[in-house]
Amino acid sequence: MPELPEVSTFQKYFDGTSLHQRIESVEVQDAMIIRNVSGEEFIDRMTGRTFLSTYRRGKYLFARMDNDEHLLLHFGMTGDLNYYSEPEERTKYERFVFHFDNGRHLGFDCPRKFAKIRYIEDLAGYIADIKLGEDALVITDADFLKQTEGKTATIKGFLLNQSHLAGVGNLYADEICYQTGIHPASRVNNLSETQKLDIYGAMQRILQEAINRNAYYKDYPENWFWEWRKEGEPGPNGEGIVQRTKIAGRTTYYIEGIQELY
DNA sequence: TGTGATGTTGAATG
DNA sequence: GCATTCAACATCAC
Repeated sequence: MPELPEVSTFQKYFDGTSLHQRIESVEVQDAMIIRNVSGEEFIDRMTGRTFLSTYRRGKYLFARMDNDEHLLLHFGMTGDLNYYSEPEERTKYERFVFHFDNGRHLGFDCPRKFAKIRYIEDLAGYIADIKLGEDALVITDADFLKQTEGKTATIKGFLLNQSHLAGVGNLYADEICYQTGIHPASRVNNLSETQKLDIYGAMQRILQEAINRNAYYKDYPENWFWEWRKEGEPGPNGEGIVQRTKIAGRTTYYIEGIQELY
């Protein structure tokens, strides 16, 4: 699930459920996804804390605590949040859970364990360390253009690189290319400034529209990727043929005859 | 039952 | 040093 719009939805969920409650205890079922401290240390440091606010940058969600340190939640491919009251509401792949002093629980569910949880003492330092780019919805058109300078990668690879700009994942990258009529394997250095600005505009519009629908695909316009990514079939409005290939190491769909290669 | 999966990383290569 | 590519990561669902 989690690209920028999905993580934005997780943020709303977290804000709406888990702030301003003291963590009475922490249970770790599987410490593998906790990356920089042991399960025991995680329990130790989180117990007694209260979440005060959140900050999202790309697909990274940081929860600020009452000691001004942060918990990083990165959802990987299959991370999910589950706030509940009754034990039977636990999800099958809950990896750890915060038990709040109001009797509620916030579970972190992740079947495939690609999620990354970190205890962060220095937020700015961490973001600098991993060279996390500006959020895709926050970056200005001028900075977006600046990021493209000197790049020879495919446009899809560029959009997926989280240090150029943060938040675009595989599905939305395909959608951005589709809606701008540009072949995802086009080289960044072959695109005109107008085309780059087109991509920038489509990116922000698509991400924002997705957020407005809470990243719930069934509410997306019917010509969006969740409908059109079907290999060998005609594209939306019966135009072109949907192709499936691999670009920048990721499965990629595009529509032959609609998206031009530069 | 083998294959692929909405993400990131580090090693290898140019 | 920089940009890019790609296999590896752990596991489940189809």
